[in-house]
Amino acid sequence: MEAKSQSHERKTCPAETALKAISGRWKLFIWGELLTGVKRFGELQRSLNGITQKMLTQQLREMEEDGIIHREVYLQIPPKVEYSLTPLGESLKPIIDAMHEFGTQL
Amino acid sequence: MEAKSQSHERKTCPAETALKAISGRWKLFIWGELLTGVKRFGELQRSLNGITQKMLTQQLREMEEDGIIHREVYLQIPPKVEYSLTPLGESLKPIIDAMHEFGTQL
DNA sequence: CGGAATCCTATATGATACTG
DNA sequence: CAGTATCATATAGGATTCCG
Repeated sequence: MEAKSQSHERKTCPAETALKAISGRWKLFIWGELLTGVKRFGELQRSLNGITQKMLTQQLREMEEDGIIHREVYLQIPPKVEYSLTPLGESLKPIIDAMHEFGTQL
Repeated sequence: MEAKSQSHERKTCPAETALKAISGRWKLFIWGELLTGVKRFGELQRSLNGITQKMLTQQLREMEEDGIIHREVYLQIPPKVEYSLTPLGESLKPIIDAMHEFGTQL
């Protein structure tokens, strides 16, 4: 169920790849939350009003695959999982700041 | 059929607005084509390999609504319509350039 | 606590035919 | 030439239930 993203072929532009990495109903908000520091799964869910566990898990996994966030699992009962931005994820700041500024003009 | 985008309410972040403005299967490519100058509808369709007339029209209209591109209609037979980037649309360049650079790291 | 699995709806995208 | 209109499919998003 992976490793074959583009099925009907088209030249993939790096800008498009980047765009997809931050596209998604909750990614910008997850990124924003993690920008303020390491967060546990439950904390994120409480902060992101309305998100379901499924969507949170899904968006987090995609961001992890893209190398934007890091997932740290603590093997204990009850489970504890912490999420944080990777250096690459933090490097999105100027881009998202610029988008934020651009967005205010729309 | 408009003027009520977000139906089930959520604070709209400017960055999210900006993101939506450039999200879409063909928008980045349309933007890239127009970056090189004014283009007619047919020229765009030939450049964007595989795009249908419907999708080209749709994406162009959305970009026009967002103020990213300008549509100039020449009332003549046969019809002639030219598309170009607005100053706002050109102001996306640093953002898309940055996304392009970011994307090469993914 | 942090998921996975299943089912369902909404939106985006696409193929095709027609038109002023 | 530059569109519209209609229909079909693909993908994203969400509700709910179950689990180690």
